[in-house]
Amino acid sequence: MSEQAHRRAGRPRKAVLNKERITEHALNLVSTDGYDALTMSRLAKSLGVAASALYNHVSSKQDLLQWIQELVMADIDATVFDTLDIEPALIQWATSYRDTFARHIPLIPVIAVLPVSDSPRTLDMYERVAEALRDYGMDDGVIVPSIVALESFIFGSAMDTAAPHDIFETKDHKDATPNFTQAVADQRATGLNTSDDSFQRGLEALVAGLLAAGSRS
Amino acid sequence: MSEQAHRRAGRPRKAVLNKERITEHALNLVSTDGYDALTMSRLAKSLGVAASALYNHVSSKQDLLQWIQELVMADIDATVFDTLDIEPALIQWATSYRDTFARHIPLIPVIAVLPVSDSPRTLDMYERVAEALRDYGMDDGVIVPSIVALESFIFGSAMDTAAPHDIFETKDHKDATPNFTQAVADQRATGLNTSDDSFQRGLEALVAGLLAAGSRS
DNA sequence: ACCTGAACACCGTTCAAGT
DNA sequence: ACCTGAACACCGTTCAAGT
Repeated sequence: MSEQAHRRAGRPRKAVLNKERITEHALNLVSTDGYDALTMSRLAKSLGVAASALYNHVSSKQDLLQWIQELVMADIDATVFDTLDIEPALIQWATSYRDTFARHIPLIPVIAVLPVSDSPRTLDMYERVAEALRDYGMDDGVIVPSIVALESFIFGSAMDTAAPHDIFETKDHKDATPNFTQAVADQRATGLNTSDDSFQRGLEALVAGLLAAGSRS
Repeated sequence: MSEQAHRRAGRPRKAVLNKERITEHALNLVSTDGYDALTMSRLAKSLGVAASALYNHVSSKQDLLQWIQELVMADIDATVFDTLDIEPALIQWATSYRDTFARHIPLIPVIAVLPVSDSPRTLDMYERVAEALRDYGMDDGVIVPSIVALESFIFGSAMDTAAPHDIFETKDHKDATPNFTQAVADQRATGLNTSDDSFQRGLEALVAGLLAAGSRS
């Protein structure tokens, strides 16, 4: 039976290689073994194919990461702008955004440079945020800078998530850094996770400040 | 003449390999050809030595990046806390911090995970910021989260610097994203650099908000 | 103590050859 | 049209052998 005949009969070939299946396997690899495990050859092996075969469908690893990014964007909840006031909506959206990329830190350098027109989901998200800010009454020229500022904080906070919990341990420099050493001890005494606490405090400050500074007088 | 005799005579060997010289050459390589050019073999060639020789002085490339990070930290101006009020001081310091790492983006993932005790200059910087916040009257347990929030915003903003200027071009999706497309046009009409404008607006909002929320009632 | 040269275990990517 | 296998041009790192 020829290849053509198979297709006419509606019978799928054993191992179809396409964007969907490649991305799915890549994401699976990442979620089980992390981004270090995402190599073209490991991905190929997971798909039961030679590494070179991947290049019939994806033009580069960078391209593959963009496919993954687009999939990951689906995890971000931008519907909150339809139901909540601007301030809690921004906070919920940003939190969802940060939590998502905390699980996909290596995608951050990708997304930071990717034109939005290459990512429909990102573009759609921006539209919702822009619409909400405009409806709120934010000055036109200030909407994009406000979104970019929020994103910068979100990406930086997602990266901070990777820091070891004892990163601020001053060890044998305590004498030279009394104020900071004390501040570290006081923060620890609150029992709060440093990354989460920092994100929450910073986000509230940033959102309140951007909304106050950007609204029409 | 033996090696010992040379040393006794105070005559240096032709190519001394040490931390200082390695870091200097690495930084030189980076500033002329960028971080992509910083490979162990290229660095070795620049030093007139075999790549394997480097491993007598540095234990890994990660280690080398930490050396570079420590040198780069010297560019950040933390003396402003001695002369300015807390708000302008924080803004000047953060701007200096962001501008420095905009030139050293690949160091950001390094610094984000590096324990402060491994970087004397970073620790010293934290001490100055912590002292200034404490003198201002910020609540003890909130000083570290405030610093971390600022740093997250700084790192994210430094990364945003690498974005292409037309990253927000909506192209053939303009109909589906009217609000965002308009916002992009309005921002462009201001004539301001998007990254710089976003950083400045965000920084002012963040600093004001953190100071307001963190001060003793 | 410190350097060389060869080798190792990988990368991402290309390409002629097959079906 | 799409896959294989070999090859290419790199990586960072190790290690026996030299001085």
